[in-house]
Amino acid sequence: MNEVEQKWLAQLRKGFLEMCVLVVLREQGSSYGFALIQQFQASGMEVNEGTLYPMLNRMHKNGWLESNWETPTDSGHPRRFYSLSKLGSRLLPAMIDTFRQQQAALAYLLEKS
Amino acid sequence: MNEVEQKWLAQLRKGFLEMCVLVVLREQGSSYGFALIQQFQASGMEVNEGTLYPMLNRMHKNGWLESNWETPTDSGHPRRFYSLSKLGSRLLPAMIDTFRQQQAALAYLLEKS
DNA sequence: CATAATACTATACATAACATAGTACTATGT
DNA sequence: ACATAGTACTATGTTATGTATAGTATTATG
Repeated sequence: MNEVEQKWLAQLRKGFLEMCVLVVLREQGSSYGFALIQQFQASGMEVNEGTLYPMLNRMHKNGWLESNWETPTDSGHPRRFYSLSKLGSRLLPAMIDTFRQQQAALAYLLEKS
Repeated sequence: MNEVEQKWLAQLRKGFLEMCVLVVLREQGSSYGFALIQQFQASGMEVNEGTLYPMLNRMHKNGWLESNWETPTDSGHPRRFYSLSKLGSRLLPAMIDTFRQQQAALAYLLEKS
């Protein structure tokens, strides 16, 4: 992937990554930054720290997520766990719906234009 | 659609709309701003002037599009027609491929996370 | 003759992905 | 005992795109 495509991908991911975070948190109940990065990697997306951590902070600040610190019982670095707030739970279905509409519009343009 | 969802949609569209412009221009050979706005509306997307015209200028400036002015023979306002440049033609398949990968990643997260 | 529709230009703003640097603890190998 | 890699988070600045808004100019309609 060359530089132009890379920059375009950065734009395409806007909004999309936030939706992905909400999806994973809804399925799992709660999770934390480092684990999310690894799960995204497993899904075929490379999301690095500089992208995810600021994103989680924003989403929390916007009231989409709740958070609390947890220290592993077997010692280890404290982790900041996030879960969906009421607002986040309401937003996610609307987002998925909007995303599907976008896909449908592209499909229409590909066959009918 | 409330304000929060509206702002999120504005983010989700980043990159996506550029791909849509390239798709339509590839299918049709060439087109101009006003016609594109109407075609997007037909596909279910509302894209207004303030979004599309600056976008076409940027894409032209980036070398993704070629453009030339045409005055309708039966009189009427001159139109600026755009078509794919070589770079645009090379980019589009890569973009569509990337978009499909994104869809696949979301599908994975929805079922496996 | 006024209004709406067609068609484009130009400027300024808000926001998210990304890069980068920094902090701090744990586990592993030698 | 010590260096290295891995885990886990914070903070700041840059860049690019969608959007809003205002302005210009022509044609068609009632």
